[in-house]
Amino acid sequence: MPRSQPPAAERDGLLATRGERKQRTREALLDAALRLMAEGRSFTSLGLREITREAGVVPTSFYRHFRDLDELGLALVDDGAGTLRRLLREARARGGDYEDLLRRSVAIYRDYVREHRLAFLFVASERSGGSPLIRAAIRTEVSHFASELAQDLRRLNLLPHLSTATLVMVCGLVVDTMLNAAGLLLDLPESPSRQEEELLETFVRQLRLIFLGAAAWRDDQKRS
Amino acid sequence: MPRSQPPAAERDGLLATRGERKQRTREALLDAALRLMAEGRSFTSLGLREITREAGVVPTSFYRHFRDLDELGLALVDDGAGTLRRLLREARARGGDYEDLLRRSVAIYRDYVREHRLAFLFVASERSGGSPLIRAAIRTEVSHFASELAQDLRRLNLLPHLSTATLVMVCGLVVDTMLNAAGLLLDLPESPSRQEEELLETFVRQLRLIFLGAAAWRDDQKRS
DNA sequence: AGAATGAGTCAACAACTGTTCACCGAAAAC
DNA sequence: GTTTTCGGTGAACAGTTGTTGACTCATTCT
Repeated sequence: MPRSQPPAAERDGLLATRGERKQRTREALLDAALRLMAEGRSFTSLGLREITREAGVVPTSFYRHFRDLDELGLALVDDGAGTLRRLLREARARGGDYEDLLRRSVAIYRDYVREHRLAFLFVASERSGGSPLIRAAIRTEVSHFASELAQDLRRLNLLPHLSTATLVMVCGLVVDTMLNAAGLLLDLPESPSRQEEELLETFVRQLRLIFLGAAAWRDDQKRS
Repeated sequence: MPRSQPPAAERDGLLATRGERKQRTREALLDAALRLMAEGRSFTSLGLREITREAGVVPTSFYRHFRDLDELGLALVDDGAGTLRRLLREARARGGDYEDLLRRSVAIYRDYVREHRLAFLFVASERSGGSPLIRAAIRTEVSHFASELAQDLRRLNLLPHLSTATLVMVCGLVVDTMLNAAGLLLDLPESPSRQEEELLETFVRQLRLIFLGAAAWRDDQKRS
């Protein structure tokens, strides 16, 4: 018997160095987990065997890459955080007035969420559910993301009258609204639709409301 | 052998009519599911046997109350929705200016979330994770809640210059922010703490920002 | 009184779970 | 060219899972 089944790492393309192949099956495991979650399951409901099966690998192989499922989950958080960071980098620094900026940013965001469906699905749905460990890790990353967004707004000289603390608070609200919208978007069919338009319109209006509030904000206010 | 173990319905208090006892074990099952989720698990990760074990009932008893786990999940959504409705009823119609109203409402909300820990835990964490069926049901209820809140604001004559559609949009944002805050609150130890104070302060500021934006909103605006 | 109902029980089922251990064989290190 | 490393394998383990069907026996209905 020459070979019962080729390992996942060899499936596409020719062989490579050992480390590369290891990383490829590692990614196969991460991807398998995300794919399973895309069928309407939460991370804590995934089983080790299930994941390895989906990845096309024998169960025991799992331990060559992760101590347990939590470790795999944290790796997913890292990947998701990277995806968020790239979003910020791609959407950065475009001209136009507030309204145009907003609409275009939302359009960019919509495309980005579609393109990285699985990553957003993971972040948006494990952000407040399931494993406390993973939840905490996600919240740390999301709050970093909010801070970076705040720095960006500073650099663009938007809302210059706000203190840093307030700006971060505003960005926290913006990011929550973004992730919430991502969760709603992901429940729609992939193709554009009437519902999606409405959803995005509400999203734009909510962001506009937030920035309107931020513009009216006075850091020393205690009265209406 | 007289009796191996008394059923959960008899555990506390004396016996009652049959229907009452049935409902009591039904609630034992619902409660058991919530308690298990409180240990850092998502709903989709719960097993039927696990739930019945926690409820102090034999596995087969489950089928006397629910066809499957989804049905139990939907029952949990109903309960959670009821809890939300009661919140609105309790927090209704108090005087004072905007700022006081806001701070007091947040304090009421904090107490309410603490008092109904498990219900909020379920709603806040399954709102965007796990089973699509349950997620959809929760979103329907949450959006109803937002509409009721909008009606309340109308009745109190707050933000009278906004169209109904806009008011609902604003309330949607408020409710999302509330549930998000609930999720964060529930991750803290039950007793008051420094962190909790900060979290609530941010929560107040975010709501203030939203209402500030709502006050500045003009329904026909297209320019900044 | 007697019959019907139905919530809860018990035993059994095939299927699946996470983890262990020894083993293979190609790539890497010497 | 020999040895070491190590990612992937296969068999086996004790436990758990969802679901079935036949069985109690107190409450309810007649």
